[in-house]
Amino acid sequence: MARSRSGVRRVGATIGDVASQAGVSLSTVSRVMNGSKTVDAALAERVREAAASLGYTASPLARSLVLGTTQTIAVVVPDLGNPTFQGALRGLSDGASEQGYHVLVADSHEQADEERVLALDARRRCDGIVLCAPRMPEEELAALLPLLAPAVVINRIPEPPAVGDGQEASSVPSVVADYEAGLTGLLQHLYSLGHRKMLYLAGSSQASSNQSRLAAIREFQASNPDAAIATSPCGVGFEDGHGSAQVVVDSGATAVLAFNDLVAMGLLSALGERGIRVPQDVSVTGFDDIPFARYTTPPLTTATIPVEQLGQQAWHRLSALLNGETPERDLSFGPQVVPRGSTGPAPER
Amino acid sequence: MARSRSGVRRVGATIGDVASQAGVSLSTVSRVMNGSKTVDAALAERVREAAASLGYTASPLARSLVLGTTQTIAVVVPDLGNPTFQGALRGLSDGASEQGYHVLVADSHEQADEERVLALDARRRCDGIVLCAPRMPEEELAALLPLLAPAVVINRIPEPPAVGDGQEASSVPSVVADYEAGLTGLLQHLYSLGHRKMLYLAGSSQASSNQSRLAAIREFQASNPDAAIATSPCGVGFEDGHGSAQVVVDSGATAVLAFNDLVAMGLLSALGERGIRVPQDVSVTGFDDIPFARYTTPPLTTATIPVEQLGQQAWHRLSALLNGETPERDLSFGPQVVPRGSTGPAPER
DNA sequence: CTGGCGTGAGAAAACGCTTTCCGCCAACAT
DNA sequence: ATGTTGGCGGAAAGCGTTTTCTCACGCCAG
Repeated sequence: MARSRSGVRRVGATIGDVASQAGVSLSTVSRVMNGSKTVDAALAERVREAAASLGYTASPLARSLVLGTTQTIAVVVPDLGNPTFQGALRGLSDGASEQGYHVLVADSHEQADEERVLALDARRRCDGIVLCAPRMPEEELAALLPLLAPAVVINRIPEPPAVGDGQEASSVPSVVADYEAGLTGLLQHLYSLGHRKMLYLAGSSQASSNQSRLAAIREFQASNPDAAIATSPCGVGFEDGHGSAQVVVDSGATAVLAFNDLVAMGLLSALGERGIRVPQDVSVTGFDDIPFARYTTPPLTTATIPVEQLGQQAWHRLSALLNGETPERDLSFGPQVVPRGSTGPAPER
Repeated sequence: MARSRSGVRRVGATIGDVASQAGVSLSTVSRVMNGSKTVDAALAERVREAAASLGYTASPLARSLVLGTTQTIAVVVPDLGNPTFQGALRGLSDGASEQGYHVLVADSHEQADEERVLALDARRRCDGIVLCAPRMPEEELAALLPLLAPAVVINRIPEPPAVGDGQEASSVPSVVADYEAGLTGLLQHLYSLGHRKMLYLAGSSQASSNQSRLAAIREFQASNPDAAIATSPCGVGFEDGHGSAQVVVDSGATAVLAFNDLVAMGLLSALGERGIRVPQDVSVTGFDDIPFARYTTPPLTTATIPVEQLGQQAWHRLSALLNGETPERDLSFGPQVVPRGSTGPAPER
């Protein structure tokens, strides 16, 4: 009638149980379980039997404590609901689990201030971390990263630490998509279709990837003075795009560059409701090439971000770090423009 | 010039460091950090200062070992790329993190045989687990669950353990979507639109939720003898749906029930390419109501599964279990049919 | 026959923490 | 002044492992 002590606490066999059942010392059991060759074959067999009969497995917790490695990494993302981060998470998870690592996931809900504590907290429970914090201020990130090492940053390039500040210049590797190049590609695509008056629906202004897009626009306008590219604050989700239909109409632009595919899809839907034809009346581009982009009507012209590879590469970097190797720094994916049905020639005026 | 021992091993201040810096014993530091009131205010302040100056935080690992709780739960999903599981993961993560729990995620890649070892492995590193294993054979699941407790199952109802088998009948709670009711709703919707010849594009045949849909079809046909519902094996992704266009055409059905929204979207796209009009020529329904469903063209008629709530409810159950309370068992969400543009009256014949 | 040596296994320390147990000392009642 | 509380802090026993250290044993060479 003995009940387990707390209800929560599952006991499970301990190494001591195995030892006494097999009539050997703890050390011997440990040696057997870890495949040490310095143990007599007969004894080893007896130990293995005892372990099997008790269903024994070494407690990862205890092992972690003594070994100093948890075989776990953490990943912090701004929004688990966003396909971009889902893809990255997936790539990361695949890579990690292939090498026997586990993945702890934390969602900051786009709350830049939560990111810091979340990352710190998660990091303490594992061996390394992949951080995706697009909104965090530059200085805060710079201050945070040393505390997180080994770490890898996704989709932004952290300020390299000041030289000669005591920290050996072991700055944190990053894997990023080149948003600037991607948007430039889209701009060129639209320009070559004859569009001169365009509208950019911006994401959150602090986000690093938004800055990159703005830079691309400035640059493009400098070299193509006949193009007029307006910017309107929008957001990063369906609703934001859906809600921007009026702005788009009012702008008189013939082409719209949405911050990402989600925004573009929302916009597409709203335009359809108003009877505005895409691409005959207005062209629309997205960004990211999420799996759904090719299934919109019309299919969405967008710039490809290989999110899963982003995650995979992040894992490679982190894995190298964990093994004491030095990873290549700063991989940058150059997005490809994928022309689909949502863009077409600028309408005659 | 002293380098840290292994490169991987970040040391960080220990409780001993704080103790000696503050000139007190380990016990006192521990008491202060855990907010015990039995310590002198002045002393406590000194300890806190020391801790702060050293940037000390108690090692979660060591705490877990002694406390017997990791403040972490695991979740096993068949495919991180599937919006359904992403939603569930999100709901789960939100609930868990709200109560200070961390989430370990494992992706079984639709490999039913991996699920077992994945779950077991993940479970050992935390306090509980949420299992989403639609394909795992009934008996395997039944045998596995006792080893995983406390556990919650998503989207299938585990066979209750045999009565009087020694285990007190503490079977595992589950939260499921009622796929049978959902499909019945869709069938009724189509039937009321005049469709009599329909086609069901099936998912993987072992999956529990596929069985439920088939049951709904059998039942519906029994009570509506004038309806003919054919079944064709298909799959669970875009491509599967896309590849089924020919089958759909050949079937002569006026309405297609896709296994889920992904399949429906793929089909929609393929039908569009062939110039087949939806819903004029053929009606299409999905299942799940993923966020994208309302942005297809035409918007997809589907049955709503509140995936995020699924995850949240799973957390509630698990949370109760972790606190030694008894959770309500077996919550079942009754999906709602959401009529959108992809379904319409059956064409005149 | 004995000293040295390799081999295999047990004892014990360490990992970083929590918590019980004890003892110390001041304050209070007798 | 002495016996009794009661509050507060230190010592130590774990939590379940791994790993070094040490030792017993048997073997071979001297």
